[in-house]
Amino acid sequence: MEYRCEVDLEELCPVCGDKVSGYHYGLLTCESCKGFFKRTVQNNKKYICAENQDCKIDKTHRKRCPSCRFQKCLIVGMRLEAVRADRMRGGRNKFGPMYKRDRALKQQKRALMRANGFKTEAAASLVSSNQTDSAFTGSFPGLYPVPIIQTTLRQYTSSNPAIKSEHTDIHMSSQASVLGDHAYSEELQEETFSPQVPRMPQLVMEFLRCDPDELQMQRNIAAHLQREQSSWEKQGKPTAFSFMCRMADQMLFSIVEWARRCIFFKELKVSDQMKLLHNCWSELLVLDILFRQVQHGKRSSVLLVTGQEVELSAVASYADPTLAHLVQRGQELLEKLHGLQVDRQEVVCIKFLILFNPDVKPLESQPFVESVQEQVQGALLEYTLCTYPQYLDRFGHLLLCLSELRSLSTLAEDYLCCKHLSGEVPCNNLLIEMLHAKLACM
DNA sequence: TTAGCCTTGAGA
DNA sequence: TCTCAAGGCTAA
Repeated sequence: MEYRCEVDLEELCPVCGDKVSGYHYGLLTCESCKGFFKRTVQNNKKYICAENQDCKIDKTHRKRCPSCRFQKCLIVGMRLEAVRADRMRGGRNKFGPMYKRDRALKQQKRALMRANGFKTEAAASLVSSNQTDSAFTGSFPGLYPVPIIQTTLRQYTSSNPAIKSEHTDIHMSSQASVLGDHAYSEELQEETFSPQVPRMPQLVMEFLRCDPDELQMQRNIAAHLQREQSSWEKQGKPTAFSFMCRMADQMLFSIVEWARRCIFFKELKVSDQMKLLHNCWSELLVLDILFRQVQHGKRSSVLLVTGQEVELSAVASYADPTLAHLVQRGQELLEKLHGLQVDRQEVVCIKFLILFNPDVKPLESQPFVESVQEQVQGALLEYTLCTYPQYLDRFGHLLLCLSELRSLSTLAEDYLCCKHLSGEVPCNNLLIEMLHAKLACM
């Protein structure tokens, strides 16, 4: 088949990396994976992997394990329902508008990259820059036989019948169907928004739905800290730093709570969930703190998650040089976020970009995480182009802010580690467990 | 069984 | 009429 679209020709098949020949069953794939997917579904084939269901699938190995190849087809988003039960030839199906939209988005992306002199692409690579140097590789021995985070994640997984360790029915519960339905369904969109309102990608709407209610979180954390206060006072008056650590600990619990209820994340096995959270907890924490300040809007004070305001001058009075430097870097990044007037939709997308870091390795669902990362980038780009069409480089600026956020959170982790080693961080909490993830890599 | 090429036909 | 994503065919 001949293809005129320059964008398509440069794409590689997400299943095996071969050249794509067009849109097949939901996405751009090569001719062989198209045929393989069609044969498998039409003939209702069942494959069994002779290895550990993690066989490498590329152009040279794709014939070795049809089981893993088919799993990969599903994970990257090939749609079972696009294979016709009646085997009717020719014509078009309901995916037509989806392909059209995808093409338009790719062309917009390409135009944007050209306009920015490929700045966007460079920034995009920063999003997936290697973060494994701070990744956690195992639980901290001695202190927590079962890490707090693992217990927290397991509690939810075991109580949620929707979460399965295996895809018992590929037609009903595949990760692919979750991906596809949320990435492309437009019914809700059309019902919710009038034609005058800029289009909001379905994924962004879904992310907003997952986002916790700020007021509720404020009440919960404030109530928890209040309850704990009496026990702290028995051990002597807590320092301001100790109070901040306990507050950060509660924020971390909220972050884990948010993650485990999130679309995509709840599809992962607990081991993968832990690895992803261990990698990004500090980034999510710093983003949460900074975006609260964006909404707060006052330069002279810091708004805490409990609703309390702390004057920056008061922070400066007890800050050591390292903390003062951290605060200054935070202020600089905050100024950039203020300048962009970053909105909640963009922040929820950034949270997903942080959480689904494909550079965290090894993951059992690596292709799935990569696919989510790409989809979130696409949704954020589409949102910025539709909502702020006058700022074509907004997407790139957001990614640069994310890169700075990562650098800042690494500094914050280092600072906390030093404080912990000098015995100034309260023990027996989630924050300590996350900190040990950092120490385990040093 | 695979994968490249061919045929078909609804929608733009 | 053209496009292009379905299914079909067939040599390897």
